[in-house]
Amino acid sequence: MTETNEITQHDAVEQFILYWGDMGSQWGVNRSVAQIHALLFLSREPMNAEQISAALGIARSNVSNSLKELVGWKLIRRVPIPGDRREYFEAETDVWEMAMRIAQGRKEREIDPAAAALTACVEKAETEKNIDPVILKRLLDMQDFMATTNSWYEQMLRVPKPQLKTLIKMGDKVLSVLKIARKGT
Amino acid sequence: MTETNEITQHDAVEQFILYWGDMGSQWGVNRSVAQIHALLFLSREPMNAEQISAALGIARSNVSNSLKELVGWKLIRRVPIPGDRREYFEAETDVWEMAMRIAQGRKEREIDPAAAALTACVEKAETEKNIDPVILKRLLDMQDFMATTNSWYEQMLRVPKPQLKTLIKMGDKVLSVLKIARKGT
DNA sequence: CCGTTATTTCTGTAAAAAATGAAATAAATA
DNA sequence: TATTTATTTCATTTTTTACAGAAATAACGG
Repeated sequence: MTETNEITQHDAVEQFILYWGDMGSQWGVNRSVAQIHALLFLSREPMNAEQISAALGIARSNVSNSLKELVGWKLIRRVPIPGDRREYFEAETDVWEMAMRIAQGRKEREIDPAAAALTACVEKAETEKNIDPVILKRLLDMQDFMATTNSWYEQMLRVPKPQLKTLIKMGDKVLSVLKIARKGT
Repeated sequence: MTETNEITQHDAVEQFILYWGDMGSQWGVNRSVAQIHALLFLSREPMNAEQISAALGIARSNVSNSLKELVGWKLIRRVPIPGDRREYFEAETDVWEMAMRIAQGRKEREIDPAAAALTACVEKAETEKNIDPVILKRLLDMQDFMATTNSWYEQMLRVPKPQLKTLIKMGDKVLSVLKIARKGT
């Protein structure tokens, strides 16, 4: 009694899933994960693992692991369906929210560890007596850059979405409003 | 007569190269490429392929290909050394410039193709007669998001570095200056 | 508890990516 | 033009990652 979800009937949906899966590879996300995300992003109803497996033709176990990863990124969430003990999942469909979750995930997984590693290097460099000052400066510059952008990011995270959108939509106009000169003004 | 570059003597440098290489993997950049970049980033003198190969213990051919990739990203450039017919390379050492080059590269390789694919899907969806309006809306939302952020990015690229730094350093203070309310204000 | 159904973990295999060493090409000089 | 030296290309091996299918575990309903 596995209800079929007519979503995969649409050509456009199928194409989107294919493209998205492939894009994922370029991005460092594996195809299964990206495809499942694409499917759930477009599905109007939550889906269970069995349905996803059938819709995409990928192994049930693979679906299970991929779902776990997507949950880890907070791009999908479990939704309980009354009277059904299977687990259903739905995707975050607000694209801004989605982007922020991805940014957050990448920061945690990629940026933060890099920053930590860098700190360790700087510490080591500072204890080395005959360290070349040029080298030390470059490490410090990099560290400073990371600290600055990290702090910027933290602040942006705290900005409510509507204001953030306004800001983005203003683009480089903020410069003139702030009386910061920009090229060709 | 391959002059040794004493740079790899420093423990801190070696550690940085190792960390950076490993970070690269997480990032979707292969280890060789990341290590070479790290090495050149810290080296005060330009280096040739032979020296790099020796310093990192990786195959000469691998160095050649990796250098080509780094040049493609504009993270390093060839520098002619008078009286030496070998090719020498040096890295961009301004971290802001470096970040912008990486951003530009990722946009071209990851974002732009995604946007194109998305456009194709939207077009297909719009021609399908019985397309679910919810699905179409989600595709359009995504497309709109991409267009917005893309335009923002283009504008930011045109902002001269010093102003950009100012802007980043201001962080969420721009909101108050622009009279856009923010949480806790 | 026992049988049933859902989910996860584990193990092997297939596919993809990275890296090497050798061969080929190109560039320079003598 | 022949010879040396630098660089690139190519075929092969190694390493890593993705995936499937089976087995194990867990969750529930009778």
